[in-house]
This record gives sequence, structure tokens and C-alpha cells, in this order.
Amino acid sequence: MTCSPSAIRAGKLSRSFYDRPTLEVASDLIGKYIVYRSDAGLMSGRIVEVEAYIGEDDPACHASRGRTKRNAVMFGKPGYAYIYLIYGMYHCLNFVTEPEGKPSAVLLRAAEPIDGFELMLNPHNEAKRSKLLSGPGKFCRAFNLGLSENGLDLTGDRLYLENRKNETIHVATSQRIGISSGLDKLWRFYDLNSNAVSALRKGTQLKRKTIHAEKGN
DNA sequence: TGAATGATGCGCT
DNA sequence: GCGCATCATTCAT
Repeated sequence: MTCSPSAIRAGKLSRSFYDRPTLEVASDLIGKYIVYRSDAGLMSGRIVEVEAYIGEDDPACHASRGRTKRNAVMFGKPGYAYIYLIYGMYHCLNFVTEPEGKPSAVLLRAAEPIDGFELMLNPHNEAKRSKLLSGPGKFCRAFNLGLSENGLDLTGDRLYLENRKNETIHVATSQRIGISSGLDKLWRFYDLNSNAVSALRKGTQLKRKTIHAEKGN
């Protein structure tokens, strides 16, 4: 999808970016850069894959079973990080969207490593550089993001998103991955031309749709 | 190569 | 207790 010039402004994304319909935020996030100023140093990546989870009526959204201590951040103001533990060993990073009281978020699923690659290395992982951040759990492990970072303000200086360049990106949508309800929604967005998107499990067939057709079809 | 499975902890019924 | 918005290892071809 091509972003209109008015939507492109270099620098850190402000709260108003997140305070919009979640699907708009999700598709706009493809091609943006995530920056983390950790204690170990600065890391960044170019976002290539996200999923939208929208409100209490979305059965796949954590908020669908009401507000709890775990998902409280999603019920708050937009522009905050919602991080949770999954399968006992992995963390997932989400960006809270929509006005306070409408619990919605965008899950970051994959990015291309840009800055601080050496900080992301992990002795147990010989993965190729391009695949180092290609999955929600892999991303958080590489960036060393955990529950202690849950609730961080994305307009602060530690963890934030930014726009770096104006480019044309081919974005496609599909069903979301790893869930068993809400499969009628094509709420996963990814960069068709990136080789850093997450791997699909064998045999999974996803309904998908191209938003901006590739040239030379 | 591809497909199956174990690891692991917390929120929720 | 069960089920998860997962991933690396293992075993089988």
C-alpha cells in the first residue's frame, strides 16, 4: 500500500499515530522502524509483519474475555507497549491502539534487523541475519523485551517507532496465525517483498489478499 | 528436505 | 488443570 505524502513525516511516531482505527495503524506500520535503547545498546528493525487484535468483540483478542491484570494495558491509552508471556517461554510485543476504553492492539510479528545486530546475537541461535527477528517470540528474545517492559510509553525515549524514509511498499493481508477463532478476518499485514516475514507451519493454508498488486504479474 | 513434538509458566475456568 | 497470538530440536523420509 502506498502511504499518502501527508502521512509521511520523518521521526518518532506520536500518540496520534496510534490513536486511530487499528487496521489503519496496522497497515501503516509496515515499513516503519522500531527502536529500542536497551541497557546494552541501541537496536532497531524495519517492521515487515503485524497482526491487528481489535476490541472485546474479536474472539482472538485477549480483551474478549474482559479486563484482567494481564491485559490491562490494552484498555488504556494508545501508544503504549503491551507485552505478555506465551507458551511459558516466549514474549509477544503489541502496540496499543484506539482511544482509552477500546482495548485494541497490533502484534509485532517480524522485522528486518537494522541497527545493533551484534546485540541480538544469542549463543544458541545461528540463524541467518535476515531471519533473526522473523517471529513474535524471536523478536522479543533478540531485543531482550520481557514483562518488565510491559506498559512502556512508545512516545518516550526507550522504546519507540519512527519513520525513516518514504518508499512504496507492497502490503498483503491474510488470516492471522496461530489462532483458532476470528479466522474470517484478514487482519495480518505483511511486506510482500521481504524475506524476513515469519515462517508458516507446514501445511497451513491462509486466505490472503494483495492490497497493492505487484508489478509484472 | 519435511513433519512431529517437547519445553515451559501463567491466566483463566 | 487446560490452553495458549511459539520456536528449536528431533526423527523420518
